[in-house]
Amino acid sequence: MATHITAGRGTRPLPDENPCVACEVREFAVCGALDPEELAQLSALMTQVMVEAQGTVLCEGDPATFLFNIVEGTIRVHKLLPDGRRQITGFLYPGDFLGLAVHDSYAYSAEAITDSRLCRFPRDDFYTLMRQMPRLEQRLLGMASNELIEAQDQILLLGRKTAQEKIASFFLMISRRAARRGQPENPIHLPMGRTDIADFLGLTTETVSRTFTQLKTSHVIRLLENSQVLLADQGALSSIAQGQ
Amino acid sequence: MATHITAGRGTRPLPDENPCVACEVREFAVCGALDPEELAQLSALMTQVMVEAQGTVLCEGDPATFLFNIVEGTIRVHKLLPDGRRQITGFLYPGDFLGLAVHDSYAYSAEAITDSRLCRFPRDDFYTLMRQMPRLEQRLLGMASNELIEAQDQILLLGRKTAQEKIASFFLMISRRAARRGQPENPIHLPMGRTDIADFLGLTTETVSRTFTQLKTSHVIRLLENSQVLLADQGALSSIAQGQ
DNA sequence: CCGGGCCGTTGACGTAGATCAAAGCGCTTC
DNA sequence: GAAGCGCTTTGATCTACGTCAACGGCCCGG
Repeated sequence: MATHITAGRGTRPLPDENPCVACEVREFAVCGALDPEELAQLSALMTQVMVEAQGTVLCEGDPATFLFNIVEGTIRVHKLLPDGRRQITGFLYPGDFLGLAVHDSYAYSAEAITDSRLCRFPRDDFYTLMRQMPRLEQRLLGMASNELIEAQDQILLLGRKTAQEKIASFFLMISRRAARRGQPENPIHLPMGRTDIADFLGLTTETVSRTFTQLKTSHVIRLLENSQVLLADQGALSSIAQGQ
Repeated sequence: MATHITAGRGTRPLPDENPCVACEVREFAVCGALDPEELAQLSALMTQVMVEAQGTVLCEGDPATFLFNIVEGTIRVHKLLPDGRRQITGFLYPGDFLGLAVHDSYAYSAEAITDSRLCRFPRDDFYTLMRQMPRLEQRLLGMASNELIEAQDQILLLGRKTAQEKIASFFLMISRRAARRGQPENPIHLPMGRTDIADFLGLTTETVSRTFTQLKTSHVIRLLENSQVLLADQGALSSIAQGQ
């Protein structure tokens, strides 16, 4: 039940230069709001952490001692019911923020799907710094508002969409998010397995698989090698996602 | 598609005294974080608005010109699919905040379930003021984080729980929220109809009704007059909510 | 006191998606 | 290159919940 982090590796003592200055995902992340001086203060708190594929980043119920920023890799966040049913509440990509907690323990678990690199901040120190940096706080509020909107979309999807509509919406979401990070939006890449997709969409692996083949057969998508998916007919995909 | 607000009524020119000082829900709301002077500044922006039962507070797609605070009544927030399928994303009670938007238009609609009174703030002015009041911003971030946690619970519920588990979780949530507002937590009050509950839990009216009678028959709840529900066996309710 | 909506409840039946089961298809390992 | 393992796909069947339909209680106006 403890957090298992491959800490240490990737950690370095910040030489003469602040590593955050050259960070490729900074503009998408919380840190994007800061000036060089503020960035230096923040990076002083930061430890880089590597988590290998299928490794645990944090566990539901553990004391919320750290906040994270994803730099490289894909993370899945989930909640479990006592009997083992799992709901994935989100997939996180570089630039995304992880670790918001209201009480002092995490309300969800997070695991790496691919080998990942994260920036880790002690929660207390981060909040203390935030009080002194209104822009940081504003940025975080903006990101939280965004997540709230996305959560509501997911609630609509889970409560009212059919399997086809869920899968189509999922493809479009992945595509949109890739575009936001400045990556190709059309052949999308799905680093997660069918079971992860199922647990994200409130379906089973079998239904996900069957729906993939339906969309494949109707030439809306094409499955390429390396878990890439070509969205062959984005118009059709959009209409399906919205329920025709 | 426009917002229909029974504005004007209830609006008054703030006499010698600041009405917020005596506000009963202030401690639960964003305003609870402020000192008297800040409160005065905030209340200068504020207009009180009445919305009668079934009236619209705001519409999905409308420009997000206002933020709201619920003072009295119950509000439902929902999203629609083009063919009319509805998902209620939340019920709001006194003290709750409404109107967070990332882009410049609302991503959801909001309607009054009972006659309601709200504090309304012009969005731009509110954000300007927020920049000058770190405590206000902190409070809002705290509330947004809270909502995010609740949204994830709802995602788990919608994606992985059975009808019984959904209904049991719903009762407990309503009870918990009543307690937070300092109201009796046990005979709970359900101002919303069966259809609202169904659209909140991703079910149909019929299934909601049937599940109510199942729980009634197994003596876990009792339906009282005035849409009150007695949680007769909270232990049983909790186990059901978690999947035994 | 009577008639007509509007909810909520109950019943009969249908179906989308779950479950159970097995086969295909890369991987890695030796 | 054979064996083995994990993941995906496909098929057959089952079921929780949706759909369709009818009924009953309650309120409200005449």
